[in-house]
Amino acid sequence: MLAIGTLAKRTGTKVQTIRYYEEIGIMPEPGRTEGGQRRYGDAELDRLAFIRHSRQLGFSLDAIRELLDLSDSPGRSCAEVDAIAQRQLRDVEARIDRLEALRAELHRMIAECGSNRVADCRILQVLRDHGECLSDHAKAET
Amino acid sequence: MLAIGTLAKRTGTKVQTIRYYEEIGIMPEPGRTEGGQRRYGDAELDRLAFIRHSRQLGFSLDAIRELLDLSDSPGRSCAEVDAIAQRQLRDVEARIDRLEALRAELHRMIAECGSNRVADCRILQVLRDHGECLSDHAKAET
DNA sequence: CCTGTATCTACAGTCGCTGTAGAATAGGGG
DNA sequence: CCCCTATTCTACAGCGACTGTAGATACAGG
Ligand SMILES: [Zn+2]
Ligand SMILES: [Zn+2]
Ligand SMILES: [Zn+2]
Ligand SMILES: [Zn+2]
Repeated sequence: MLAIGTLAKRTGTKVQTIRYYEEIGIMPEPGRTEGGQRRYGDAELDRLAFIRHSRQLGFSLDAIRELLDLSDSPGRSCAEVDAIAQRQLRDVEARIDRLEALRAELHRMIAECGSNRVADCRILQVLRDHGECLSDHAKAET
Repeated sequence: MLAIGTLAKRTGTKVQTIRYYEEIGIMPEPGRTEGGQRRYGDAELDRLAFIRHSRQLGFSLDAIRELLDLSDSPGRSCAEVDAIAQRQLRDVEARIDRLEALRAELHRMIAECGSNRVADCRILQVLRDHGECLSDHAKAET
């Protein structure tokens, strides 16, 4: 049986994060010692490892919750699992596209500025006016 | 003189966002009507446009605050402006690198799954064990 | 003057944690 | 067996950058 700190170390998680996962119901309420401290077994270790690795791959906690639910039905088709992963892939690709547009604009405005005075800094001119941009980088968040 | 809703429409901002910018001190407190409603002039319109465009290019509000401060000293060298933009570029490039690693892993795990049963879904296997990954996608956030 | 839209303040909620305070517990050394 | 320190406990606030809500008030057109 593992104390929460041991579980944290083994999975590269902060202790508070584990408690947070319990609070939002993505980790189960574990057994407790007489004094009220959480004790974990191997099942919880595996589950937390799954959550952390999925987070590292960019899945939202909601998506991970679905994935965990699905993996409890081993006989089922994995079509839904695949759909979640495909959504995640499309999301990542959309972010990349957006960031590449940003990179191009940033690169260009930096290149055009020869470190003059603020009054005629190309970077500030571009920031003042999207008309100076070449791409349609606008849209959503970073 | 523009009401807040007009300013919002002209800059593609939500009304609450403008009030939020005022609250955190990145937009000035504007004049008010007798009844207490905010009224804006062209200077504020320009400032808000600068903020919004910079946000679209991924700059943090803190960075934007610095940029706005710097652009108030037209005679100064723009070296600091350039440094902020370079930081932003490096940040964007780091995000792209990370997202491309994620994209590769996601793409691979999706390709390896032929939509079988959950019990032997490659996607779930990879999520359970980072050892199945080829790249070191771990690190920071998305 | 009336009505409907816009604006006002204040506050809660989003996502995924992270940090803090103050109290209680666990476990090892003497 | 006692003590001490490290760990854990609960509860809550804060991050960044907004977004949404409720209930009250102001403005503008007809
Ligand atoms: Zn410059
Ligand atoms: Zn632009
Ligand atoms: Zn599958
Ligand atoms: Zn991995």
